[in-house]
Amino acid sequence: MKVLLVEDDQFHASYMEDVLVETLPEVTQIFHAQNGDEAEQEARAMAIDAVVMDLRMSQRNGIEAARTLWQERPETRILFWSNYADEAYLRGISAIVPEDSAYGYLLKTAPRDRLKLALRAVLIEGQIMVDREIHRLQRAKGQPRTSLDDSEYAVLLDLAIGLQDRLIAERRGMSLRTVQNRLLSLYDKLGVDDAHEDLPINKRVRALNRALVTRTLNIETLETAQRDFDRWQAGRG
Amino acid sequence: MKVLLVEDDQFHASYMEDVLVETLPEVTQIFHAQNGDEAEQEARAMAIDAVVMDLRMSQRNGIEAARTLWQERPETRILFWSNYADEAYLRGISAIVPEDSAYGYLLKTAPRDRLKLALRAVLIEGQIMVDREIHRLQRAKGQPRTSLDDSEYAVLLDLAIGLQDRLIAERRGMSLRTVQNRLLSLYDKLGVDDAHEDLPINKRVRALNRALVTRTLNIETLETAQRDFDRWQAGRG
DNA sequence: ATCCCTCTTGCGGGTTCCCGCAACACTTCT
DNA sequence: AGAAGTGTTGCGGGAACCCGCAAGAGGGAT
Repeated sequence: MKVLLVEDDQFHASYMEDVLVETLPEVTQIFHAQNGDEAEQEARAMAIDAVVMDLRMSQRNGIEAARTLWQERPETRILFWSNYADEAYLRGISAIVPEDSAYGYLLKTAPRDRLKLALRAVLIEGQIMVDREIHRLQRAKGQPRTSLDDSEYAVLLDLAIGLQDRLIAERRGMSLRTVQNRLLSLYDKLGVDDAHEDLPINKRVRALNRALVTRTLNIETLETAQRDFDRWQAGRG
Repeated sequence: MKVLLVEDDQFHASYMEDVLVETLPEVTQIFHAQNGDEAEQEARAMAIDAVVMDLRMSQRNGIEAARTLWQERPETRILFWSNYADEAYLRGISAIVPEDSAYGYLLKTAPRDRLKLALRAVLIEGQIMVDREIHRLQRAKGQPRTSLDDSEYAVLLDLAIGLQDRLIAERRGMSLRTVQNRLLSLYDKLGVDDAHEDLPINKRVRALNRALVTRTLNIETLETAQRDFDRWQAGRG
């Protein structure tokens, strides 16, 4: 079995390689990539079907690389391995994982045993596995009261790249007032509170701020949202 | 000589310890801390005067910890050691470094030799040293045309936490119109462009977005800006 | 079918934002 | 001193935003 290890931190990479050879005798070859672009090329060239992927990388991040990989070969098994428990990453992943694909999400701080377990479960057995720790950490961040539904999240992304209500309405096929209703519930769920000692605030900016601080969005999310918008924008005269 | 190593990634910590003992025979003891809070306690308890500090940590980030350390003992020598070349970090550091203090900023990707050099230059010789690589990487990010001056940056922080023009004016002691002038130049420098195919945008949100994407701000900056504001807010009726 | 609940949409108006214009400072150069 | 440049401030108005209110439009449950 061939495994592709996508990781730009050399220490983490060599640790993972260690654990891989120790844990999975099935593995015959380990390929390396430093970023998303290299990962795609390697995977294509070597017909890889098992990947361990860091999420935060310089060029092209793990989620975008994974999307391409899965588009080409949906049966690819991917274990995401990250320092961060951002909801943004989880949401990004679940937005691109195909029907019936095996994947996992593990924190880099996970003990060696749990890493071994996850490697076997995801890469060999084709299971789905998400580190419990992730949800625990998210709770500690003081995250939104209730989680956002898909349409709220979509509007949040549009808000975050600076679109005006009218344009959001057009893009998402809602009326202007409906967009504003979504914004209202966003403000509510993100804890955008006009109160705070009768201090008036700019709700729009505050919403983005809160989304970032609660790790509902992160900077990479903003970048990919922008690219998605540009693509949509390009295909419509 | 006692050195405090503040780093929450065990691989990086042990690598750094390695290099420390190999490079600096002057070092007699190495203490460890996992986050900013521990760092402060250790430094106080052990009368530390040389620190190697990661910037991105869970509890309290490196910059805030450094501020406290330097307040208590301005002669402390600190080498910041980070994965990221965010302008936000650089600006945060130069905002808190005391007159005549020795510090350095090095990327974790720096080769071992450069790390050795920086360790000796900063911790032993008391020099100031900033990795050239940092500026190179920043340029690659498509950063703002010209860099922001201090008053523009202050207004940007206020905007980023969601304050309205009026409140910014009050806090910074400017007139409303002056705040708006600052915003205008911010929009310009951050590349907030109304154009883009005659698509109207929300400039305020867009400014925050651009500041984040160009790494002028990062999420931790938002968090500390909020704390600063709360403190200001507490001390005034 | 009727009632109830949720979601959507239009309307209206109060507020904030964005910014051109013009009047002053204040500095600097000649 | 005079001129020319730069930064600050007030005024005014058009556009965008926020949101209460109320009229539908579906979707279950009884």
